[in-house]
Amino acid sequence: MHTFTEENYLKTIYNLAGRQEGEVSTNSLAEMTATRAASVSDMLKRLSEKQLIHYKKYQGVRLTEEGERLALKVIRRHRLWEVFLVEKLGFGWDEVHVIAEELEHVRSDELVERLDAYLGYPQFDPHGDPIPTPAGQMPATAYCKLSEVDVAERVRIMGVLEHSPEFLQHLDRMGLTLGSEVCLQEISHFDKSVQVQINQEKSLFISHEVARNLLVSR
Amino acid sequence: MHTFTEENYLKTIYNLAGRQEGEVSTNSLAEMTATRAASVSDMLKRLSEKQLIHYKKYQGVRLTEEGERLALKVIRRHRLWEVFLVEKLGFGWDEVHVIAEELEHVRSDELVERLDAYLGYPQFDPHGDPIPTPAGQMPATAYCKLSEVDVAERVRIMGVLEHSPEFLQHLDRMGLTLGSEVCLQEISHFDKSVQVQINQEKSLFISHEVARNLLVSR
DNA sequence: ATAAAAATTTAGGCAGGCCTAAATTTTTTT
DNA sequence: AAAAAAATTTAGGCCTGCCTAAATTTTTAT
Repeated sequence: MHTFTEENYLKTIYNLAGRQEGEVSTNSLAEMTATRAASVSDMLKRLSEKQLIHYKKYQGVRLTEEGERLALKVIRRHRLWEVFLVEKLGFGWDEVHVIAEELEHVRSDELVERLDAYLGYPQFDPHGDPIPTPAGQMPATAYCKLSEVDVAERVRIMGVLEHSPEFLQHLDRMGLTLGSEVCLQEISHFDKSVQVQINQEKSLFISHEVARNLLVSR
Repeated sequence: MHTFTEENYLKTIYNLAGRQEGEVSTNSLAEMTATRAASVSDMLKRLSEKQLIHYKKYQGVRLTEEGERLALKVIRRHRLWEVFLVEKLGFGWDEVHVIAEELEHVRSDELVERLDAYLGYPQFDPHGDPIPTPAGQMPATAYCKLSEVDVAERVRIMGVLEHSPEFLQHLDRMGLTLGSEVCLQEISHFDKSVQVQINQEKSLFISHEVARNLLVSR
């Protein structure tokens, strides 16, 4: 059996691999897991022995099929628990990540499948991230960043790239919620901030920093 | 912060202390935690340094106030999750113990209190065990064993002392559920088994072994 | 192409938790 | 009250995961 820590490394490798080309570096893992590069090296050696990653010294790391299967299992549990926390217990979407980080390591498959059914087989977690299937497939999504949208386009907010409470609370304060319809009115040549109209109503300025962390569908 | 293992020791010490007089022995802890006495000695030293137990070498062990507070917190979480698993996810009462052993270590106080509210502030878990209060008090119950009831007494099944799936499944097969009314008809002088009438209907023979693991109220 | 810088790995250590074997203390027998 | 048995603790080790410091490899800059 694999440990909590191993599960966390696999999940982190999966997430980092998703946002870049090629292999995942030791340093980026150290940063994400809040440890030192030397500790990461230790762990990579162990994960490699367990055939959960492909690892060549100094060359970065990539999940094996088995490693990816495990990573997706953990991510599935994480996202289902987040749905539970928001939908059933009334937590805010900015509060659930930390708690789900613990719940995701409860191993019972039976529990996960019953939870899924109880929640009505949700497709997305409260941040708009797709929930992997029981079979271990990550559903494809075709979102782009709000920062890549052209003037006059009408899009819908579908997710976020940044999950920190600070960012999510900022969105709350601005009245930006998943599902909002956004019509892009203008792009500032000064700071790349965008002016948008929300749900045919109020108009809003959104900083580039925020815009490139908002996922939208056309 | 304390570890999972420490939490498990505290919980186990609490449970063992409850079913006997005086201090809890190293050996009994080793048996309950499925480890060796030497490992228990190690851990007792550490728990003692952290002021969670009173410990004199060779003299057994007792929880400090702080230790008991923590133990009750873990037990509260365990029992609330068991209610969730049975009431919301439809698990059988014989299936939930193992899963709750993992869920009980998720530390968020906010989570526990919201779960409690979501479940409607239950007083007892699916096995009839009382759920400690948020303040850390164990509610008193006045149950006795079915094996201590006299002939012609009419009692109600309120809980179990043994929590193994095997025992609980045995009760299921016999049709004995919490809340059943039991009228004691006869006690065998041969093997101490008892003949009872359930809910004014069918008559049943219950072995002494089963009877002394059933808690009833008069 | 080399030197400097950055990234990564190795070496050596530490704490948590477990183990076996041996030593010690307590309890039970006789 | 001694001797035997049982319970407990200590000693010495192992594995996981982390650390710092030093060595090595790769990348970048000149």
